[in-house]
Amino acid sequence: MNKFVEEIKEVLKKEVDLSTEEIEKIIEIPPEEKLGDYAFPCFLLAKSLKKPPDRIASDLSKKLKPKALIKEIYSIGPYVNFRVDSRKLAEFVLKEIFEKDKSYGRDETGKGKTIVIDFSSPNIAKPFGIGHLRTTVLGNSLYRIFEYLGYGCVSINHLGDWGTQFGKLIVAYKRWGDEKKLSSDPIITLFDLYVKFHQEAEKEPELEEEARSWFKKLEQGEKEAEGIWQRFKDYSLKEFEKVYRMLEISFDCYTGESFYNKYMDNTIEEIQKKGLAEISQDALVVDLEKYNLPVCLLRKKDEATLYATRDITAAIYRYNTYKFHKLLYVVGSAQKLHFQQVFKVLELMGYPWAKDLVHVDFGWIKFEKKIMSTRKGDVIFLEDVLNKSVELAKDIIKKKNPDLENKDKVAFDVGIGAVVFTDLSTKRQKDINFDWDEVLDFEGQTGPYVQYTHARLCSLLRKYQKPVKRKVDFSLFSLEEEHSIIKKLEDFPKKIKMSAETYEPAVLCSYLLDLSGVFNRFYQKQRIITDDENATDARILLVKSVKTVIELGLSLLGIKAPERM
RNA sequence: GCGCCCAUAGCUCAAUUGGAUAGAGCGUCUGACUACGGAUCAGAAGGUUGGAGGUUCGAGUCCUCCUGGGCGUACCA
Repeated sequence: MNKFVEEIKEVLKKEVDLSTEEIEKIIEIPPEEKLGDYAFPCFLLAKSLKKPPDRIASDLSKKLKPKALIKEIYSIGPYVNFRVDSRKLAEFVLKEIFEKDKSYGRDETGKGKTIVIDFSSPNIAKPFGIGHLRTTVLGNSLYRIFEYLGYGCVSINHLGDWGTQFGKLIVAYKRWGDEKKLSSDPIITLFDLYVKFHQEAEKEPELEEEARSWFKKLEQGEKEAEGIWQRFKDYSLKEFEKVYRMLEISFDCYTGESFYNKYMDNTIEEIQKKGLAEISQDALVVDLEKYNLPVCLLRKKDEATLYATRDITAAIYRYNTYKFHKLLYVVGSAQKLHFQQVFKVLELMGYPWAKDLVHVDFGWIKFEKKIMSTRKGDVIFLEDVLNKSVELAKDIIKKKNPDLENKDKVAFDVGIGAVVFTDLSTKRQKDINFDWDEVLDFEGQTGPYVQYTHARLCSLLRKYQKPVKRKVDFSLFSLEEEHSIIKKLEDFPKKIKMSAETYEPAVLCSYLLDLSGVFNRFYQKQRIITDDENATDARILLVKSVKTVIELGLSLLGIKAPERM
């Protein structure tokens, strides 16, 4: 761990009847900087010492002696607080960042382990809507974070290219389809057909039955059905690629649901052999009542399989292929129960790795307080959102920085970054209200704010005109603002780990906002480049470090850090 | 009906996983560029953390109940 905490542990150990592990566990960082750098709460000792905690704290603080790295020890209420030697802290942190540079905070904890991440997974023949943003950017960010921690990562785009919806589409296409329209504007045409199907099916319920039978044909490999399906799929993929290119996201594989068709019979057979399956109401199911879960349907009465069957099959396939350490499903919380069932069935099948399956769930994106329903046709295209944001970025650049070179590229990075950052900055489980004003806000706690800070740092480094020196006079870091920045920089590796443990890139978002905030405050108050060469060298080293960390942090979120904007 | 999730300032969100006086941004009001980028910064106002109990040294965080919203609950995904 960090040597400052080490020293505090050492000092405390002599006076306190606790193991070093216990001490380490309760050492914390005070909520406010003015209280100190680290703190040791004395509540735990109150019982064994039979003294009130604030008394223990004050006694203890008198007995403890400052050492090499710790400068001050004092008590405030029930806490013993420690203040570190800020010169030493600066030296320690800044040297580390300078040496590790673009791999500061990188870790080998995941070495030799594979994490498979199933995310994005749009449905073929449907538009790529704003609703798909979360899974896409969350999955991508988690991929980058775990990779940074040394894991081998595999991204799978589990395309929704199978299921009864294709029966519906085929029915709609055969009834109302227009070949010319389809080839000229495939996604909109397919989308209209899909919406129309649901409208008509309300009046004419037989359509549903017809759709089921078409899907069954598809599943049996009937030629006409398969041909139509393949065309829909080709059109859709082309369309999705446009969005992925904008976000600069790529996948290691695009094995969608249909990929697993050939393995389905095996899965069902295996489940039956293991005595888990039974016939109920003409369908083949696994009874999970014992576990307080509804039955898991494997095969419908018309013999067609269901998504649970496919997910079970896919998990087995993935384990056999990747021997993953963990398999993450970045899928909305509406499917929570579904995954509980799937995981349970795999566990009952005797797969010990069933415990390594994680449903990384997240809330809805709502629009005007309502949940958007693709079936009803209300959808906001992700591509439109991204384009609009890029346009706005371009307008702002024209106004604020008219001489900037390659405006288009920068506007692109800022516009996209704004959308991605906004989405990632809310913790997964909460619903997000999609609001144009909010997405297109480039001030305050936003992606562009962080990017702007980065551009400013780059600007300083350009002005400096010299290579950054690593050996500076660290005793020049005496200001509170500098100390705040350095402490934030020290935090970065911990934050990466925390975002990985909780599958929560939002941790990094708020970290980057904090870091940008402390730097901007410093910048506003203090001059960086002055005639005092030593002071300038020192501050520039700090600037370089902040720049490195912001750039790194943004890249873990899948966001670009332009040098000018 | 049952199960899961959510509820924090007018709005959008934090809160080091049970710790110190619940913090930011937006919006409102007031200020800051003849030196490094004003997409910035400083200040003011804004709170019974949905409600009621409980657990303990200590609760926004844990347990119970209630209210409001969302999702799910066997042939959609």
